[in-house]
Amino acid sequence: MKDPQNTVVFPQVVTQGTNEQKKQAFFQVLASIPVGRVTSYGKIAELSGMGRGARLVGRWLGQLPEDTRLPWHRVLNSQGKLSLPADSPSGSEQRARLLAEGVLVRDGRVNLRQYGWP
DNA sequence: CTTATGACGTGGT
DNA sequence: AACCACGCCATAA
Repeated sequence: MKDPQNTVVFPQVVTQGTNEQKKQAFFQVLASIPVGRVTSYGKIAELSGMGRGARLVGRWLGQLPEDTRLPWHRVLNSQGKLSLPADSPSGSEQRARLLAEGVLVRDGRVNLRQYGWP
């Protein structure tokens, strides 16, 4: 996959297939997280046919270009905590973006009961 | 082919 | 709740 910049035509969610297809599915799922909602690495992995590949989701998110339009900031860990260091540039960016779209972030975490997706 | 590496998850202390 | 030890799995070396 070469274009994570929202120009890709997202296919249907796959539950099995080549790694390329899984990666495409990953982009599709990521792109479909609604504004003001959040999900976890594990959930994305599951929905993308990667089973327990939560760490892969994190790895791929980290490889997104800096100017990507995909909502990487809506991905948290299974506890609802932000995984990026709070003091890092990306960490504060994530927090700022979430707050900007109405997601309450308190002590580096979010209430999944309230903002979790799906 | 074998190891190491993660924006992780889970179960046990 | 916080920590830890393992398990996971595509990728890179």
